[in-house]
Amino acid sequence: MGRPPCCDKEGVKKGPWTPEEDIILVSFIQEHGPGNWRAVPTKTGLSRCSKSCRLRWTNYLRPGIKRGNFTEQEEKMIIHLQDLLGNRWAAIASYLPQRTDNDIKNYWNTHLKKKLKKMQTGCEGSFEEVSAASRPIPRGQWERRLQTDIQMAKRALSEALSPEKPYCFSAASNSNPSSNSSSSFSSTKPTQSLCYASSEDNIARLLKGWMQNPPKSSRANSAVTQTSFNNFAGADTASSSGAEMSETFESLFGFDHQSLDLESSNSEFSQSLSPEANESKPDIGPEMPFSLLEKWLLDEAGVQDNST
DNA sequence: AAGGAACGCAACCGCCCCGTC
DNA sequence: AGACGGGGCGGTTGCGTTCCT
Repeated sequence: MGRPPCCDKEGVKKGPWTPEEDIILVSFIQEHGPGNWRAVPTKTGLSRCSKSCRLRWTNYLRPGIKRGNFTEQEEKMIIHLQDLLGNRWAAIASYLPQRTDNDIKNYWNTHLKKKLKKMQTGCEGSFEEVSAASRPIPRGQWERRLQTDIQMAKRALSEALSPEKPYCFSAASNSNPSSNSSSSFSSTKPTQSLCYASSEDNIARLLKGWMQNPPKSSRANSAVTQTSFNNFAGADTASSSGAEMSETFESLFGFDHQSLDLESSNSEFSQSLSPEANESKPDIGPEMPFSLLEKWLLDEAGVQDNST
């Protein structure tokens, strides 16, 4: 069959991560940046497989992650996007930069699926998504958009990684429309992962939080650790572009940005909502409401269908 | 208060894609 | 051109927590 699993070696630890492991992983990534996951276990001494390290980072330790309490707006977006994209959680997550694909997937499976089912059977819901869920999907359209999106992201990435560029450039992405595409946002590429609080500060906070909450179980302490990380991540990044981001967010969706508890510097979000604004669509600006954006997409799908 | 059921979520597994040699 | 390895992704599982009886 295929290759043997990467984690079937003896001595590879599985199960919940301990705060100590989190600290080791984070401090390593602080120092070297994410990537080259294969080398992480050997260089850090962690008894974890590379995949586990990557997953832990992307789903849990990465700064800017918002956890729990999905807002109604987020719910709607997920439903919309799931309708349009199917179970492409990474792609969906790229439009909700504060959420991980795993989080969205879990939320879909545990909440939204039931909710929609209930609404469809009971016809009691007020969500227009119920009808949207039964709408034909202009999938080919999205496929092409995603392809373009990905290519743009790759181009931007290669530009950004060129030797003369500074190491940390996610802040620059705010003003650089060419680096905005975020189909691969949930990945651990340097575009979104290298700008966070200083190592000392992060680790200090992490340790502090941990010391204040001595381990009862590894799981419980992971939650403590997570909170610490989210705190520092938010504190360090929100100030830079949070206001700008939330304005865009608000204008895009009519959200009350406060309810979204913006934490990160993910201006890619607003940009990613109009992934091709700078490509082929002249009038799709960052101010465009989602309903209009969707309408445009659907309309254009219809146009293309007609033209083929 | 105790036991069981249901729920939620972190983490694992396995497949696939892509880059490199 | 094909083999190989690393990384990404979606599906699934296992376990801790919460709710219900």
